Amino acid sequence: MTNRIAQLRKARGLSQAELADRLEVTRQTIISLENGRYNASLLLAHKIARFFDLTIEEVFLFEEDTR
Amino acid sequence: MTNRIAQLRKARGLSQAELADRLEVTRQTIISLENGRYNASLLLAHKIARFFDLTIEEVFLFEEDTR
DNA sequence: CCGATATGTAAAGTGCGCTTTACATTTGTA
DNA sequence: TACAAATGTAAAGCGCACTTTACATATCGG
Repeated sequence: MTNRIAQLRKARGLSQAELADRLEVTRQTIISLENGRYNASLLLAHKIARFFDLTIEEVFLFEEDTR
Repeated sequence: MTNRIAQLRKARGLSQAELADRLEVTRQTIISLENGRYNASLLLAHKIARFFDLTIEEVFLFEEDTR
């Protein structure tokens, strides 16, 4: 699983700290998600998707077995 | 957060045990999700949505502040 | 060069998602 | 009514999602 959080955040001209504030999570959470340390919870994934006006599937990329 | 897992499962004529097998989780996990004991992880939510050929947002209902 | 802003790492603590095992209750049907 | 299948409850254990605090490194404008 990868995600487009860093890309979407930069496109909005936001720092990690600003995004963290807007999402009501810590900066550590944003860093960890952007750097792939762990996956978001379903609720946080939803909150992030709504913030960027996208669906969860548009922000979080679930690479499928393409076989 | 609520979800339509029980409804979708019954529409497919599956028991909880059968669905659990197909999703490669335990029956307890299905029971807990259907009865709202806790939320699915993002990965499991994705797996469930794919199983039913729906998006995460179609299976898991995030009631928004509609104000 | 210097200070501010942004990004990163480290590490410990808490609660939840999921498992495992075991047993109880409900429901359908012969 | 009796048995089987389906659903539910209980409880302990593990790892991950997220927090908190502190410090390190990089980048950049004045």
